[in-house]
Amino acid sequence: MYAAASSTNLAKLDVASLAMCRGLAQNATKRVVAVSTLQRAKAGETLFTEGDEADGIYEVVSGMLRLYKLLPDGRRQITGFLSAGQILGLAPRGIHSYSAEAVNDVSLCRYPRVGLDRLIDEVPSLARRLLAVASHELGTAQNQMLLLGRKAAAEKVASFLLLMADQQGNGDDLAVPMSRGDIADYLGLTTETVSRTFTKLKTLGLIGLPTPNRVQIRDRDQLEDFAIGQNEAES
Amino acid sequence: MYAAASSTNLAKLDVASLAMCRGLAQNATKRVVAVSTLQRAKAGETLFTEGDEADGIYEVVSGMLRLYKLLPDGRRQITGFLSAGQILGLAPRGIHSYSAEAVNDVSLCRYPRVGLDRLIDEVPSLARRLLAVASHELGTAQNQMLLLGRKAAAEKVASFLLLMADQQGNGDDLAVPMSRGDIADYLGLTTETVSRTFTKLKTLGLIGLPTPNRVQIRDRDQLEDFAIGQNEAES
DNA sequence: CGCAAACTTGATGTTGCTCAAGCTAGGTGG
DNA sequence: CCACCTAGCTTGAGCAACATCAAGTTTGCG
Repeated sequence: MYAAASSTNLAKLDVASLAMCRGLAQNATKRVVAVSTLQRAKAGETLFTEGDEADGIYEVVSGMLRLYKLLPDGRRQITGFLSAGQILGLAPRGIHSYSAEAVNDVSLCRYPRVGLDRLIDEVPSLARRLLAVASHELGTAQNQMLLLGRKAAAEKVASFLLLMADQQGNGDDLAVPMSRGDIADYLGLTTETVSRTFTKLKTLGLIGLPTPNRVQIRDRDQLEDFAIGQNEAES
Repeated sequence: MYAAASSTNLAKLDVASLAMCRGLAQNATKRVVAVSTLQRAKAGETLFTEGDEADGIYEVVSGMLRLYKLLPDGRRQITGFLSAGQILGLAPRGIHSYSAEAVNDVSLCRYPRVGLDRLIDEVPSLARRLLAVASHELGTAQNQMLLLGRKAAAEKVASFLLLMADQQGNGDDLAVPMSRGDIADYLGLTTETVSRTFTKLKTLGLIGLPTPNRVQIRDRDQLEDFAIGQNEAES
Protein backbone atom coordinates (compact mmCIF):
# COMPACT_ATOMS: atom_id res chain seq x y z
CA MET A 1 0.00 0.00 0.00
CA TYR A 2 2.81 2.41 0.78
CA ALA A 3 5.41 3.83 -1.52
CA ALA A 4 8.36 1.55 -1.92
CA ALA A 5 10.31 4.76 -2.09
CA SER A 6 13.98 4.64 -2.76
CA SER A 7 16.16 6.52 -0.35
CA THR A 8 19.61 7.95 -1.00
CA ASN A 9 21.69 10.80 0.27
CA LEU A 10 21.61 14.18 -1.35
CA ALA A 11 25.07 14.21 -2.84
CA LYS A 12 23.87 15.23 -6.26
CA LEU A 13 21.12 17.67 -5.29
CA ASP A 14 21.74 21.39 -5.42
CA VAL A 15 21.23 22.06 -1.72
CA ALA A 16 21.16 25.81 -2.20
CA SER A 17 17.79 25.36 -3.89
CA LEU A 18 16.10 23.62 -0.96
CA ALA A 19 13.14 25.64 0.26
CA MET A 20 13.74 24.33 3.75
CA CYS A 21 17.01 26.19 3.91
CA ARG A 22 15.88 29.51 2.46
CA GLY A 23 17.20 32.29 4.62
CA LEU A 24 19.53 30.02 6.56
CA ALA A 25 23.23 30.64 7.00
CA GLN A 26 25.55 28.34 5.06
CA ASN A 27 26.57 26.58 8.23
CA ALA A 28 22.94 25.92 9.18
CA THR A 29 22.14 24.73 5.67
CA LYS A 30 24.93 22.20 5.90
CA ARG A 31 23.58 20.82 9.14
CA VAL A 32 20.07 20.56 7.77
CA VAL A 33 21.25 18.81 4.63
CA ALA A 34 23.28 16.41 6.76
CA VAL A 35 20.15 14.92 8.33
CA SER A 36 18.13 14.79 5.11
CA THR A 37 17.58 11.98 2.61
CA LEU A 38 16.25 11.90 -0.93
CA GLN A 39 13.17 9.82 -1.61
CA ARG A 40 11.08 9.02 -4.67
CA ALA A 41 7.48 7.97 -5.24
CA LYS A 42 5.76 6.90 -8.43
CA ALA A 43 2.45 8.30 -9.68
CA GLY A 44 -0.40 7.17 -7.45
CA GLU A 45 1.77 5.94 -4.60
CA THR A 46 0.92 6.84 -1.02
CA LEU A 47 3.56 8.67 0.97
CA PHE A 48 1.69 8.42 4.27
CA THR A 49 -1.87 8.06 5.48
CA GLU A 50 -3.93 10.07 7.93
CA GLY A 51 -3.33 8.66 11.41
CA ASP A 52 0.19 7.45 10.65
CA GLU A 53 2.97 8.45 12.96
CA ALA A 54 4.74 11.50 11.58
CA ASP A 55 8.41 10.59 11.76
CA GLY A 56 9.62 13.52 9.74
CA ILE A 57 8.74 16.29 7.36
CA TYR A 58 9.16 16.41 3.60
CA GLU A 59 9.96 18.90 0.91
CA VAL A 60 8.83 18.33 -2.66
CA VAL A 61 11.79 18.48 -5.02
CA SER A 62 9.97 17.62 -8.24
CA GLY A 63 6.56 16.37 -9.29
CA MET A 64 3.26 16.95 -7.53
CA LEU A 65 1.56 15.59 -4.41
CA ARG A 66 -2.04 15.69 -3.30
CA LEU A 67 -2.93 15.93 0.38
CA TYR A 68 -6.40 14.86 1.43
CA LYS A 69 -8.77 13.83 4.16
CA LEU A 70 -11.59 11.29 3.90
CA LEU A 71 -15.00 10.85 5.50
CA PRO A 72 -15.98 7.31 6.54
CA ASP A 73 -18.24 6.92 3.50
CA GLY A 74 -15.43 7.79 1.11
CA ARG A 75 -16.08 11.45 0.42
CA ARG A 76 -12.71 13.07 -0.11
CA GLN A 77 -11.47 16.61 0.39
CA ILE A 78 -8.12 17.43 -1.15
CA THR A 79 -6.54 20.10 1.04
CA GLY A 80 -3.66 20.93 -1.26
CA PHE A 81 -1.62 20.17 -4.35
CA LEU A 82 2.09 20.54 -3.57
CA SER A 83 4.85 21.05 -6.08
CA ALA A 84 8.59 21.77 -5.96
CA GLY A 85 9.68 23.80 -2.96
CA GLN A 86 6.64 23.12 -0.81
CA ILE A 87 6.88 21.52 2.60
CA LEU A 88 4.54 19.02 4.24
CA GLY A 89 4.33 16.87 7.29
CA LEU A 90 4.35 19.43 10.09
CA ALA A 91 2.09 17.52 12.43
CA PRO A 92 0.82 18.27 15.89
CA ARG A 93 1.21 15.43 18.41
CA GLY A 94 3.32 13.51 15.90
CA ILE A 95 0.33 12.11 13.99
CA HIS A 96 -0.39 12.98 10.38
CA SER A 97 -3.75 14.69 10.07
CA TYR A 98 -4.04 13.97 6.34
CA SER A 99 -2.87 11.52 3.69
CA ALA A 100 -0.35 12.29 0.96
CA GLU A 101 -0.20 10.67 -2.50
CA ALA A 102 1.88 11.30 -5.58
CA VAL A 103 -0.09 12.78 -8.48
CA ASN A 104 2.76 12.01 -10.88
CA ASP A 105 6.30 10.78 -10.28
CA VAL A 106 7.70 12.71 -7.37
CA SER A 107 11.05 13.19 -5.70
CA LEU A 108 11.20 14.46 -2.16
CA CYS A 109 13.65 15.49 0.46
CA ARG A 110 12.91 13.95 3.82
CA TYR A 111 13.95 15.50 7.14
CA PRO A 112 13.60 12.92 9.95
CA ARG A 113 11.96 14.25 13.08
CA VAL A 114 14.72 13.14 15.41
CA GLY A 115 17.44 15.08 13.66
CA LEU A 116 15.23 18.07 13.01
CA ASP A 117 14.05 18.43 16.59
CA ARG A 118 17.58 18.81 17.81
CA LEU A 119 18.43 21.25 15.05
CA ILE A 120 15.46 23.45 15.90
CA ASP A 121 16.84 24.01 19.37
CA GLU A 122 20.32 24.69 18.07
CA VAL A 123 19.52 26.75 15.00
CA PRO A 124 16.95 29.46 15.84
CA SER A 125 16.76 30.58 12.22
CA LEU A 126 15.48 27.11 11.29
CA ALA A 127 12.69 27.43 13.83
CA ARG A 128 11.90 30.82 12.33
CA ARG A 129 11.90 29.30 8.88
CA LEU A 130 9.50 26.51 9.87
CA LEU A 131 7.24 29.01 11.57
CA ALA A 132 7.16 31.05 8.38
CA VAL A 133 6.28 27.93 6.40
CA ALA A 134 3.47 27.06 8.78
CA SER A 135 2.13 30.63 8.78
CA HIS A 136 2.14 30.70 5.01
CA GLU A 137 0.27 27.41 4.82
CA LEU A 138 -2.23 28.78 7.30
CA GLY A 139 -2.89 31.75 5.03
CA THR A 140 -3.32 29.43 2.06
CA ALA A 141 -5.75 27.31 4.05
CA GLN A 142 -7.82 30.37 4.93
CA ASN A 143 -8.03 31.35 1.28
CA GLN A 144 -9.20 27.84 0.50
CA MET A 145 -11.89 28.07 3.20
CA LEU A 146 -13.15 31.28 1.59
CA LEU A 147 -13.22 29.48 -1.74
CA LEU A 148 -14.99 26.39 -0.43
CA GLY A 149 -17.52 28.21 1.69
CA ARG A 150 -18.41 31.20 -0.39
CA LYS A 151 -17.43 30.90 -4.06
CA ALA A 152 -19.61 29.64 -6.91
CA ALA A 153 -18.40 26.86 -9.21
CA ALA A 154 -17.01 29.15 -11.92
CA GLU A 155 -15.25 31.29 -9.33
CA LYS A 156 -13.71 28.18 -7.78
CA VAL A 157 -12.36 26.89 -11.07
CA ALA A 158 -10.98 30.29 -12.08
CA SER A 159 -9.29 30.62 -8.67
CA PHE A 160 -7.82 27.15 -9.05
CA LEU A 161 -6.29 27.92 -12.44
CA LEU A 162 -4.73 31.14 -11.18
CA LEU A 163 -3.38 29.31 -8.13
CA MET A 164 -1.79 26.65 -10.33
CA ALA A 165 -0.34 29.35 -12.59
CA ASP A 166 1.19 31.13 -9.58
CA GLN A 167 2.59 27.89 -8.24
CA GLN A 168 4.25 27.03 -11.54
CA GLY A 169 5.38 30.49 -12.51
CA ASN A 170 5.48 29.44 -16.16
CA GLY A 171 3.58 32.43 -17.46
CA ASP A 172 0.15 31.72 -18.80
CA ASP A 173 0.70 28.18 -20.02
CA LEU A 174 0.24 25.64 -17.29
CA ALA A 175 0.33 21.91 -16.68
CA VAL A 176 -2.63 20.30 -14.94
CA PRO A 177 -1.27 16.87 -14.00
CA MET A 178 -4.17 15.92 -11.73
CA SER A 179 -7.49 14.50 -12.94
CA ARG A 180 -10.82 16.33 -13.11
CA GLY A 181 -11.89 14.21 -10.15
CA ASP A 182 -8.91 15.46 -8.12
CA ILE A 183 -9.74 19.04 -9.01
CA ALA A 184 -13.37 18.44 -8.03
CA ASP A 185 -12.32 17.05 -4.65
CA TYR A 186 -10.10 20.08 -4.15
CA LEU A 187 -12.84 22.58 -4.99
CA GLY A 188 -15.80 20.86 -3.34
CA LEU A 189 -17.46 20.08 -6.69
CA THR A 190 -18.07 17.02 -8.89
CA THR A 191 -16.06 15.84 -11.87
CA GLU A 192 -18.89 16.80 -14.18
CA THR A 193 -19.21 20.34 -12.87
CA VAL A 194 -15.45 20.88 -13.19
CA SER A 195 -15.53 19.61 -16.75
CA ARG A 196 -18.52 21.77 -17.67
CA THR A 197 -16.89 24.83 -16.12
CA PHE A 198 -13.64 24.28 -18.04
CA THR A 199 -15.72 24.14 -21.20
CA LYS A 200 -17.57 27.30 -20.25
CA LEU A 201 -14.37 29.25 -19.53
CA LYS A 202 -12.98 28.04 -22.85
CA THR A 203 -16.16 29.09 -24.67
CA LEU A 204 -15.91 32.53 -23.05
CA GLY A 205 -12.37 32.79 -24.41
CA LEU A 206 -10.73 33.07 -21.01
CA ILE A 207 -8.71 29.89 -21.35
CA GLY A 208 -7.52 27.42 -23.95
CA LEU A 209 -7.48 23.64 -23.53
CA PRO A 210 -4.96 22.18 -26.00
CA THR A 211 -5.19 18.88 -24.08
CA PRO A 212 -7.12 17.97 -20.95
CA ASN A 213 -3.91 18.26 -18.94
CA ARG A 214 -2.77 21.59 -20.26
CA VAL A 215 -4.41 24.99 -19.87
CA GLN A 216 -3.57 28.31 -21.48
CA ILE A 217 -4.70 31.42 -19.71
CA ARG A 218 -5.90 33.70 -22.49
CA ASP A 219 -7.34 36.60 -20.49
CA ARG A 220 -5.77 36.71 -17.07
CA ASP A 221 -7.43 39.98 -16.04
CA GLN A 222 -10.91 38.70 -16.69
CA LEU A 223 -10.07 35.36 -15.11
CA GLU A 224 -8.94 37.20 -11.98
CA ASP A 225 -12.19 39.15 -11.93
CA PHE A 226 -14.06 35.89 -12.34
CA ALA A 227 -12.19 34.33 -9.43
CA ILE A 228 -13.47 36.91 -6.96
CA GLY A 229 -16.98 37.26 -8.37
CA GLN A 230 -16.38 40.51 -10.24
CA ASN A 231 -17.33 39.24 -13.66
CA GLU A 232 -19.56 42.04 -14.94
CA ALA A 233 -21.25 40.01 -17.69
CA GLU A 234 -23.15 36.91 -16.63
CA SER A 235 -23.68 34.39 -19.37
CA MET B 1 -13.46 51.77 13.44
CA TYR B 2 -10.88 49.96 15.54
CA ALA B 3 -11.13 48.83 19.11
CA ALA B 4 -10.32 51.57 21.54
CA ALA B 5 -8.84 48.77 23.58
CA SER B 6 -7.46 49.50 26.98
CA SER B 7 -3.97 48.30 27.66
CA THR B 8 -2.43 47.46 31.01
CA ASN B 9 0.25 45.18 32.32
CA LEU B 10 -0.50 41.69 33.46
CA ALA B 11 0.10 42.10 37.15
CA LYS B 12 -3.20 40.58 38.13
CA LEU B 13 -3.40 37.81 35.58
CA ASP B 14 -2.48 34.27 36.49
CA VAL B 15 0.41 33.88 34.10
CA ALA B 16 0.69 30.17 34.66
CA SER B 17 -2.57 29.82 32.76
CA LEU B 18 -1.37 31.51 29.58
CA ALA B 19 -1.55 29.11 26.66
CA MET B 20 1.42 30.85 25.09
CA CYS B 21 3.62 29.62 27.90
CA ARG B 22 2.43 26.04 28.07
CA GLY B 23 5.42 23.77 28.25
CA LEU B 24 7.87 26.60 28.89
CA ALA B 25 10.30 26.72 31.76
CA GLN B 26 9.51 29.18 34.54
CA ASN B 27 12.34 31.42 33.45
CA ALA B 28 11.09 31.49 29.86
CA THR B 29 7.54 32.16 31.03
CA LYS B 30 8.75 35.19 32.97
CA ARG B 31 10.47 36.60 29.92
CA VAL B 32 7.41 36.08 27.74
CA VAL B 33 5.12 37.69 30.28
CA ALA B 34 7.51 40.62 30.55
CA VAL B 35 6.88 41.66 26.95
CA SER B 36 3.12 41.12 27.03
CA THR B 37 0.24 43.51 27.68
CA LEU B 38 -3.41 43.00 28.54
CA GLN B 39 -6.00 44.40 26.16
CA ARG B 40 -9.80 44.51 26.04
CA ALA B 41 -12.36 44.82 23.27
CA LYS B 42 -16.13 45.24 23.48
CA ALA B 43 -18.64 43.14 21.58
CA GLY B 44 -18.53 43.94 17.88
CA GLU B 45 -15.24 45.81 17.96
CA THR B 46 -12.56 45.13 15.38
CA LEU B 47 -9.18 44.02 16.65
CA PHE B 48 -7.49 44.26 13.26
CA THR B 49 -8.45 44.06 9.60
CA GLU B 50 -7.13 41.95 6.74
CA GLY B 51 -4.21 43.78 5.19
CA ASP B 52 -3.18 45.56 8.40
CA GLU B 53 0.38 45.34 9.52
CA ALA B 54 0.74 42.52 12.07
CA ASP B 55 2.68 44.11 14.90
CA GLY B 56 2.18 41.27 17.30
CA ILE B 57 0.27 38.16 18.17
CA TYR B 58 -2.61 37.75 20.60
CA GLU B 59 -3.94 35.18 23.01
CA VAL B 60 -7.59 35.19 23.99
CA VAL B 61 -7.95 35.35 27.76
CA SER B 62 -11.74 35.54 27.97
CA GLY B 63 -14.66 36.03 25.59
CA MET B 64 -14.83 35.04 21.93
CA LEU B 65 -13.41 36.36 18.67
CA ARG B 66 -14.40 35.71 15.08
CA LEU B 67 -11.75 35.67 12.33
CA TYR B 68 -12.93 36.18 8.78
CA LYS B 69 -12.13 37.01 5.19
CA LEU B 70 -14.31 38.94 2.75
CA LEU B 71 -14.89 38.89 -0.99
CA PRO B 72 -15.22 42.26 -2.75
CA ASP B 73 -19.01 41.92 -2.96
CA GLY B 74 -19.31 41.37 0.78
CA ARG B 75 -19.55 37.59 0.98
CA ARG B 76 -17.89 36.59 4.23
CA GLN B 77 -16.15 33.41 5.34
CA ILE B 78 -15.51 33.09 9.04
CA THR B 79 -12.36 30.99 9.41
CA GLY B 80 -12.59 30.47 13.13
CA PHE B 81 -14.20 31.30 16.46
CA LEU B 82 -11.52 31.71 19.13
CA SER B 83 -12.04 31.47 22.87
CA ALA B 84 -9.82 31.46 25.95
CA GLY B 85 -6.39 29.95 25.39
CA GLN B 86 -6.34 30.29 21.62
CA ILE B 87 -3.69 32.23 19.78
CA LEU B 88 -4.03 34.41 16.69
CA GLY B 89 -2.02 36.79 14.61
CA LEU B 90 0.78 34.57 13.35
CA ALA B 91 1.17 36.26 9.99
CA PRO B 92 3.50 35.62 7.10
CA ARG B 93 5.27 38.74 5.75
CA GLY B 94 3.93 40.75 8.67
CA ILE B 95 0.51 41.37 7.12
CA HIS B 96 -2.70 40.00 8.62
CA SER B 97 -4.42 37.69 6.18
CA TYR B 98 -7.79 37.97 7.91
CA SER B 99 -9.82 40.32 10.11
CA ALA B 100 -10.60 39.77 13.78
CA GLU B 101 -13.68 41.03 15.65
CA ALA B 102 -15.01 40.51 19.15
CA VAL B 103 -18.18 38.40 19.27
CA ASN B 104 -18.80 39.45 22.88
CA ASP B 105 -16.65 41.35 25.36
CA VAL B 106 -13.13 40.01 25.10
CA SER B 107 -9.89 40.32 26.99
CA LEU B 108 -6.65 39.45 25.29
CA CYS B 109 -2.99 39.15 25.96
CA ARG B 110 -0.88 40.86 23.35
CA TYR B 111 2.70 39.86 22.53
CA PRO B 112 4.37 42.57 20.43
CA ARG B 113 6.34 41.32 17.49
CA VAL B 114 9.53 43.13 18.38
CA GLY B 115 9.87 41.56 21.77
CA LEU B 116 8.72 38.18 20.60
CA ASP B 117 11.12 37.95 17.67
CA ARG B 118 14.07 38.32 19.97
CA LEU B 119 12.68 35.83 22.43
CA ILE B 120 12.21 33.22 19.71
CA ASP B 121 15.92 33.28 19.00
CA GLU B 122 16.82 33.11 22.65
CA VAL B 123 14.23 30.64 23.90
CA PRO B 124 14.08 27.61 21.60
CA SER B 125 11.18 26.12 23.53
CA LEU B 126 9.10 29.19 22.64
CA ALA B 127 9.78 28.62 18.95
CA ARG B 128 8.76 25.01 19.47
CA ARG B 129 5.60 26.16 21.22
CA LEU B 130 4.63 28.54 18.41
CA LEU B 131 5.30 25.86 15.85
CA ALA B 132 2.99 23.53 17.76
CA VAL B 133 0.30 26.23 17.81
CA ALA B 134 0.63 26.81 14.07
CA SER B 135 0.58 23.07 13.33
CA HIS B 136 -2.51 22.62 15.44
CA GLU B 137 -4.28 25.48 13.65
CA LEU B 138 -3.30 23.93 10.35
CA GLY B 139 -4.97 20.69 11.37
CA THR B 140 -8.08 22.57 12.42
CA ALA B 141 -8.12 24.40 9.08
CA GLN B 142 -7.93 21.10 7.20
CA ASN B 143 -10.87 19.72 9.15
CA GLN B 144 -12.79 22.86 8.26
CA MET B 145 -11.94 22.40 4.56
CA LEU B 146 -13.35 18.88 4.74
CA LEU B 147 -16.46 20.29 6.36
CA LEU B 148 -16.90 23.11 3.86
CA GLY B 149 -16.16 21.08 0.76
CA ARG B 150 -17.80 17.78 1.48
CA LYS B 151 -20.34 17.87 4.31
CA ALA B 152 -24.11 18.41 3.96
CA ALA B 153 -25.87 21.12 5.95
CA ALA B 154 -26.94 18.88 8.85
CA GLU B 155 -23.45 17.38 9.08
CA LYS B 156 -21.94 20.86 9.17
CA VAL B 157 -24.19 22.05 11.98
CA ALA B 158 -23.66 18.88 14.02
CA SER B 159 -19.88 19.22 13.56
CA PHE B 160 -20.07 22.85 14.64
CA LEU B 161 -21.91 22.04 17.85
CA LEU B 162 -19.43 19.31 18.77
CA LEU B 163 -16.55 21.66 18.02
CA MET B 164 -18.01 24.32 20.28
CA ALA B 165 -18.61 21.74 23.00
CA ASP B 166 -14.98 20.59 22.77
CA GLN B 167 -13.74 24.15 22.87
CA GLN B 168 -15.76 24.97 25.98
CA GLY B 169 -15.30 21.71 27.80
CA ASN B 170 -18.47 22.39 29.81
CA GLY B 171 -19.98 18.97 29.26
CA ASP B 172 -23.07 18.90 27.09
CA ASP B 173 -24.43 22.34 27.87
CA LEU B 174 -22.89 25.01 25.72
CA ALA B 175 -23.04 28.74 25.08
CA VAL B 176 -23.47 29.93 21.50
CA PRO B 177 -22.60 33.62 21.76
CA MET B 178 -22.45 34.24 18.01
CA SER B 179 -25.47 34.89 15.78
CA ARG B 180 -27.03 32.47 13.31
CA GLY B 181 -25.54 34.62 10.57
CA ASP B 182 -22.06 34.16 12.03
CA ILE B 183 -22.57 30.41 12.21
CA ALA B 184 -23.78 30.42 8.61
CA ASP B 185 -20.69 32.32 7.46
CA TYR B 186 -18.53 29.83 9.33
CA LEU B 187 -20.22 26.78 7.78
CA GLY B 188 -20.75 28.05 4.23
CA LEU B 189 -24.54 28.18 4.65
CA THR B 190 -27.24 30.83 5.03
CA THR B 191 -28.88 32.07 8.23
CA GLU B 192 -32.12 30.36 7.24
CA THR B 193 -30.52 26.98 6.63
CA VAL B 194 -28.70 27.13 9.98
CA SER B 195 -31.94 27.98 11.74
CA ARG B 196 -33.87 25.22 9.99
CA THR B 197 -31.15 22.70 10.81
CA PHE B 198 -31.13 23.66 14.50
CA THR B 199 -34.87 23.09 14.51
CA LYS B 200 -34.45 19.75 12.78
CA LEU B 201 -31.81 18.52 15.24
CA LYS B 202 -34.05 19.63 18.08
CA THR B 203 -37.03 17.81 16.58
CA LEU B 204 -34.91 14.68 16.25
CA GLY B 205 -34.12 14.94 19.96
CA LEU B 206 -30.37 15.32 19.44
CA ILE B 207 -30.18 18.79 20.98
CA GLY B 208 -32.17 21.15 23.17
CA LEU B 209 -32.51 24.90 22.57
CA PRO B 210 -33.50 26.55 25.87
CA THR B 211 -32.67 29.93 24.28
CA PRO B 212 -31.25 30.77 20.85
CA ASN B 213 -27.83 31.29 22.43
CA ARG B 214 -27.70 28.11 24.45
CA VAL B 215 -27.61 24.52 23.24
CA GLN B 216 -27.87 21.27 25.15
CA ILE B 217 -26.42 18.19 23.56
CA ARG B 218 -28.94 15.45 24.33
CA ASP B 219 -27.51 12.56 22.34
CA ARG B 220 -23.82 13.06 21.76
CA ASP B 221 -23.24 9.68 20.13
CA GLN B 222 -25.87 10.20 17.49
CA LEU B 223 -24.74 13.79 16.98
CA GLU B 224 -21.22 12.52 16.35
CA ASP B 225 -22.53 10.01 13.84
CA PHE B 226 -24.49 12.81 12.19
CA ALA B 227 -21.37 14.97 11.96
CA ILE B 228 -19.53 12.45 9.79
CA GLY B 229 -22.49 11.32 7.71
CA GLN B 230 -23.10 8.06 9.56
CA ASN B 231 -26.70 8.78 10.53
CA GLU B 232 -28.40 5.49 9.68
CA ALA B 233 -31.95 6.87 9.57
CA GLU B 234 -32.64 9.67 7.12
CA SER B 235 -35.61 11.80 7.98
C1' DC C 1 -4.92 -0.83 -33.58
C1' DG C 2 -7.59 -1.91 -29.54
C1' DC C 3 -8.81 -1.11 -24.99
C1' DA C 4 -9.59 1.10 -20.62
C1' DA C 5 -9.63 5.19 -18.18
C1' DA C 6 -10.65 9.76 -18.25
C1' DC C 7 -13.21 13.39 -20.04
C1' DT C 8 -17.34 15.59 -21.96
C1' DT C 9 -22.12 16.30 -22.67
C1' DG C 10 -27.07 15.73 -21.78
C1' DA C 11 -31.39 14.96 -18.97
C1' DT C 12 -33.30 14.92 -14.60
C1' DG C 13 -33.33 15.48 -9.51
C1' DT C 14 -32.41 17.52 -4.94
C1' DT C 15 -30.29 20.44 -1.69
C1' DG C 16 -29.87 24.63 0.03
C1' DC C 17 -30.60 29.62 -1.50
C1' DT C 18 -33.71 33.54 -2.16
C1' DC C 19 -37.46 36.16 -1.14
C1' DA C 20 -41.05 37.05 2.04
C1' DA C 21 -43.59 37.05 6.11
C1' DG C 22 -44.30 36.35 11.07
C1' DC C 23 -42.39 35.62 15.67
C1' DT C 24 -39.65 36.37 19.92
C1' DA C 25 -36.89 38.62 23.20
C1' DG C 26 -34.37 42.21 25.14
C1' DG C 27 -33.75 47.00 25.76
C1' DT C 28 -35.74 51.76 26.07
C1' DG C 29 -38.62 55.41 27.15
C1' DG C 30 -42.98 57.07 28.63
C1' DC D 1 -44.22 48.94 35.13
C1' DC D 2 -45.62 48.30 30.80
C1' DA D 3 -45.80 49.00 25.92
C1' DC D 4 -43.19 49.63 22.09
C1' DC D 5 -39.55 48.81 18.95
C1' DT D 6 -35.94 46.66 16.80
C1' DA D 7 -32.69 43.06 15.83
C1' DG D 8 -32.40 38.50 15.44
C1' DC D 9 -34.65 34.19 14.82
C1' DT D 10 -37.96 31.06 12.66
C1' DT D 11 -40.92 29.33 9.10
C1' DG D 12 -42.81 28.97 4.41
C1' DA D 13 -42.91 28.85 -0.82
C1' DG D 14 -40.58 28.85 -5.02
C1' DC D 15 -36.31 28.56 -7.50
C1' DA D 16 -31.52 27.98 -9.12
C1' DA D 17 -27.20 25.85 -8.91
C1' DC D 18 -25.04 22.00 -8.70
C1' DA D 19 -25.40 16.83 -8.08
C1' DT D 20 -26.74 12.55 -9.98
C1' DC D 21 -27.48 9.31 -13.46
C1' DA D 22 -26.52 8.01 -18.07
C1' DA D 23 -24.56 7.96 -22.58
C1' DG D 24 -21.08 9.09 -25.80
C1' DT D 25 -16.28 10.63 -26.98
C1' DT D 26 -11.49 11.25 -26.63
C1' DT D 27 -6.93 10.02 -25.16
C1' DG D 28 -3.03 7.61 -24.15
C1' DC D 29 -0.88 3.33 -23.63
C1' DG D 30 0.19 -1.43 -24.65
